[in-house]
Amino acid sequence: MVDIIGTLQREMDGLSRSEQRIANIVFDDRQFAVNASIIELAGRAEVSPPTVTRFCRRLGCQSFSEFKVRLAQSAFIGQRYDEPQSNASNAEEVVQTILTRAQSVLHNLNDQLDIPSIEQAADAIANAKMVYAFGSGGNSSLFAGEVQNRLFRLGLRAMATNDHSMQLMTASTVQEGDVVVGLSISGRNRELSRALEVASGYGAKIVTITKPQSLVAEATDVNIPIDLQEGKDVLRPSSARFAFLAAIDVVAHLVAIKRKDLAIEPLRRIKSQLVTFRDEDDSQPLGD
Amino acid sequence: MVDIIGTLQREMDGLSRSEQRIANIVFDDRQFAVNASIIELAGRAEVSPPTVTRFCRRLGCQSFSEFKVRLAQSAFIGQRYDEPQSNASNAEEVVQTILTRAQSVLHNLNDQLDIPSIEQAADAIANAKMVYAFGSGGNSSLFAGEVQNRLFRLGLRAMATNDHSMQLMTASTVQEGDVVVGLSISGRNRELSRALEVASGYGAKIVTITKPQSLVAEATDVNIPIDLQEGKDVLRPSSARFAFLAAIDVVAHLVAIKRKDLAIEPLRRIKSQLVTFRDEDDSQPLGD
DNA sequence: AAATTTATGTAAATTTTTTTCTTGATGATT
DNA sequence: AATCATCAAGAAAAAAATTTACATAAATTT
Repeated sequence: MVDIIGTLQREMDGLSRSEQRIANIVFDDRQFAVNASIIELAGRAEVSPPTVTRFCRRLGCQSFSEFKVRLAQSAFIGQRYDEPQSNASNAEEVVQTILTRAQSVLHNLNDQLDIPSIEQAADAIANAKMVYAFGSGGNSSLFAGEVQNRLFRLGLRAMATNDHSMQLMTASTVQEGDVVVGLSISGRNRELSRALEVASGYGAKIVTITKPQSLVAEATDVNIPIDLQEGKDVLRPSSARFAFLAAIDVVAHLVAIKRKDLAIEPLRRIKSQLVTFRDEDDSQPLGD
Repeated sequence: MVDIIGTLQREMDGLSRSEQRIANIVFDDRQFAVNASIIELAGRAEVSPPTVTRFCRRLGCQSFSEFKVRLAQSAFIGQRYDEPQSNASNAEEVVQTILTRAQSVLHNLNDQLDIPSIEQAADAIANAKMVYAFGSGGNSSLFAGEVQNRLFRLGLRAMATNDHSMQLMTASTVQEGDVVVGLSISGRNRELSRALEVASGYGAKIVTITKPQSLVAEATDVNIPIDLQEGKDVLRPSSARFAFLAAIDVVAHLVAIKRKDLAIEPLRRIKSQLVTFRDEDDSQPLGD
């Protein structure tokens, strides 16, 4: 299943002028594009229907209707992927901006995520004796916490630290078979990189999620690269968080699959504790 | 956004025999149904094309192609919602699944977010003397941390706690003008609800992000309702997190706008500390 | 059992989409 | 600068898909 919007963005340069006009309409108003007939779409793009057909073919679709189906399947609602410099001032606009940006980050991530490194990371973690998650500075400490939160449920021993000194000390105690997960948005966390090197020296496997070619990425056995520019608006919360959380989700989910039989029992136990302790509804997610 | 598969399941009884044959094919082989022409679909169901058209109309679609589009839209999500474990076994599919789900959660959130309550929450927080963020249990404690992480940057005094006893004790110390932010996915956190009531009794304003009509939502001055069902797959990470983080983002961003002049200086200070302490690149998000 | 409603197919009409063919533009080569 | 090749894009025709209108069969009600 290929992501048609991603394909379109990639192919954008190779399109002729008329085809780019069509593409822009598709980007701007997916709602319309999905529901329009070839004639309506052609009309709005001020091109002829055959041009639309050719446009679809160029994107690897066999027909216009196949294109529409694929477009409909790419469930992304983000209206515009280019950063609209936000001068959002009322709540409604802020909601739109934040949600669109979050979706757009996830969308970019889709093209960017490096499958082989994710597989390797999940493999290493699934077989780890102990997993340490290191991250500091608000965002990355949150990620580290999230790694722990995800993994302990799967019956793995996991511990998160956001304290540089603790990271360094912990790194000195690792054993063969342990995995250290290093998290950094910028990749410029010198203390983290030092801790990872120490842990590596003592035989731990180092998995990171960070900016490629960065300091932290260097100190790594497996890096899952994430490279997203943040906008300039200092007031705007950083949306890289969504990307990191999604990446952690993906790895955790893969670990869960790999550990399936090992993971079910701890999950069942956690759940039964929560349910008997709190209330009878068991359709809730694990852990509030 | 209407879920055509859900509609179909509900309407099943009201369908004629021929129409049920069509419905079964749609259920059994969505892949086929989404890509087939009306003639192919009619052929496979052994009915005539007009019967298919009538079938689409009965489901509230204006035409066959509208039906296909709606099916395609729900098919993608549906496949993954229905049988996530069987489907997602390799890394690529897991990536698709997680990202699609996250996006679809954000999409739902867009329809669901209650603007007035967000405005009120942001107002209360922007003018708070002190903000406490309470949440427990992995996910919500992460949210509480996030609230703190967002707000202290804006020059607000903020403190997050995930410890029930601490929440209760803290609640006893609040003063007029303080805001307590309560976070819970399920809304069934009895200890949290008690702590909120205590804090309310001592004059704090209570803001929550939680499921509407829930225990926690009751104990509230302003609730931002979030109500998302989680899938059944216990192995699958809960994607409600994306919704909560987005909601927190929105509120924090609004607070930032409301406090603009007050917020710029703390942000500048944090940034200059980080930059001089760490390195020269100042295009990075605040706090790794 | 007759009358009425409902379901469904056939055939025609309409709409949509694709193919074919032509024109005009652009650019490289002599 | 003239010629040729290539490509983009539309017009018109052809094909395909879809819908409408109508007719008949089946089911249900009276």
